[in-house]
Amino acid sequence: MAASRTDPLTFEVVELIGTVVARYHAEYEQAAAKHALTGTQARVLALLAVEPTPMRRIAQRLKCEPSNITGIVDRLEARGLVERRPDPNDRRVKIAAATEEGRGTARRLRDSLDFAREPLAQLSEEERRVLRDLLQRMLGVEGR
Amino acid sequence: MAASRTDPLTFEVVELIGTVVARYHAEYEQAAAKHALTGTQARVLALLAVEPTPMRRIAQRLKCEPSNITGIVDRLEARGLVERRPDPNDRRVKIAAATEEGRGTARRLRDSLDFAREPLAQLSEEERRVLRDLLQRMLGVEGR
DNA sequence: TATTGTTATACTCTATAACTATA
DNA sequence: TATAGTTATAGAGTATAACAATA
Repeated sequence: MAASRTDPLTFEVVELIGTVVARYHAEYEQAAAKHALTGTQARVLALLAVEPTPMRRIAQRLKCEPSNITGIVDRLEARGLVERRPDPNDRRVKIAAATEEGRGTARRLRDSLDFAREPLAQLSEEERRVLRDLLQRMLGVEGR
Repeated sequence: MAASRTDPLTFEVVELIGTVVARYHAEYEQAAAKHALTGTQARVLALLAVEPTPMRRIAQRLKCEPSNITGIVDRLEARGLVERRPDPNDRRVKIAAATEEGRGTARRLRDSLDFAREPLAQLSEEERRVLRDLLQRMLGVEGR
């Protein structure tokens, strides 16, 4: 195969992606910590800021067991960032939703994520377009 | 600034990088689990397979507190994958090193990381070269 | 005095299993 | 019976503070 791991070029690209991954995570955790949130709490809050979501659906998004979501939402709820609402159609379901304050925190969190700007600012628009297309092809994403 | 977050193109690239990060992590954890290791344990083992390393240096590489390394190395040592050696130059220092078995596990772990091949195989050599250069520029890495 | 590794402690995230209330 | 959420439990990673051995 052309892109085997022994290929030095492929190896180099994999190393670079590893660096991107490490930097992305470090920045995300750091941004979350600025708002006294863990990475997981920040992820859930960001999710709920977009759209109220049943507990089970949150677990699917995070790819973890549903039982874990209870505690995570508990901690966010204790801080007034999230609330549980009943589902009118199914009384078993609880829908977690960001409060007004939670949406504000989510917005500030997003704003403090510098990863978007700093590194990409070094590329021209044309280069960013090429990067986008390569990443899309690499990930097998349809170019809409 | 040209590459602000409100720029749709930049937003698209950031989303793609987020996808890469998520996929990379999922694959890494999965590969580690195949060898009954956690992600952190796999990371430390991979590190030590390259080079024996003092405890404190491991903490620096992982960007965590040195006290945590004790337990992680304990668990790897209990499974015979790692051993502690004295430092001849400084009797305070303990150097963690992968055992023969540990190096074997690290190698099999690396081999089971398909992330390198699968996605990049979809790009031509020329495209991989362009991707490498863009990532290097983005990360502010000198082109060797 | 300063540094290295460790211990003790507390918190969070994680999976598993059992429970409850609904469906 | 099956499903949604919860509780209980145990293991792992993390930070903080205090400690022993060594520099």
